[in-house]
Amino acid sequence: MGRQPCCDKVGLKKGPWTAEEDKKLINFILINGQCCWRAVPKLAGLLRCGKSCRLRWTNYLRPDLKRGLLSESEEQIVIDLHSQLGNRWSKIASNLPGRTDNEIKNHWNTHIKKKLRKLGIDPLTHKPLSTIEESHQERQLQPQQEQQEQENSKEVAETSLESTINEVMREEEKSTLMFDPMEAMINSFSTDEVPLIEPDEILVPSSSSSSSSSSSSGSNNINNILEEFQLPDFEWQLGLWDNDDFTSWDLDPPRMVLDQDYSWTTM
DNA sequence: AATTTACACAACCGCGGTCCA
DNA sequence: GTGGACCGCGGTTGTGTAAAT
Repeated sequence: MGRQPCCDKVGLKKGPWTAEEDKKLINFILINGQCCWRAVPKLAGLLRCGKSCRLRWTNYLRPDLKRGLLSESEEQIVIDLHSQLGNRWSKIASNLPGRTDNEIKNHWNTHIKKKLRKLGIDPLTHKPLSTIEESHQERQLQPQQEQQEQENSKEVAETSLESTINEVMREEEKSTLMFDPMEAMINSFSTDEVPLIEPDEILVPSSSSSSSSSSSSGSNNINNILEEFQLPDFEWQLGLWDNDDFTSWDLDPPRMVLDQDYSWTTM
């Protein structure tokens, strides 16, 4: 005999999460921690499967997530790690604190792939695109100027791919890599990076969900949801979320240090 | 102003590895 | 040792929004 069945999929809600669902999930995890996802939806009063809850939490609600686009240096790290690891997004993400595998994967597919191609680099192999392909492209519709641009950028790319990661490492080293979780929390909830809404738009879900709460999950303002929980008074901590046992949360902010291999460790 | 197209990203699906009874 | 549930990962799809026509 194995374990109990995960979750019967009958009657489970799918699609974008509403603000009220987010609230329930945050509330539950705050109280109970993220022990076993199978039980979360039932106990939190959500008509979702545990898998969906886990995904929502890890990819969107987790307070240690950075928001906004990847920085240049983060992009370079992703490119370099991808050349070594391939599509192992979770491994790549583990080297970028505050970033999720899903986020990196999306960013790769929508931004970096194009960028590399534009630079004349094959995103799969990280090698310069074949001369055959190039000449084909050239014959197709490359005006002279664009050709020149491509060649110039290719040179830049070839050198940057090899050297930028080292530059980034040096830059990171320079900043001594002392990490203040409280500051990180503030930064990760920067209103610059989160769509602002007017006070009268703030969702205060009642027992019945409003029509606005059924809009895209992307439009849910996580700040407001967290605010509703008075989370600014709660000391969100990096590293906290890796701990399965939330009863053992240490409210003393840990000092985080970035290792040479870009992994965060507590002091 | 209305419609179409392109883009960005959240969420889902299915698979493989691990764990547990 | 075995079968089945759980978890995490990577690929893919769906949806909302912005830009173009």
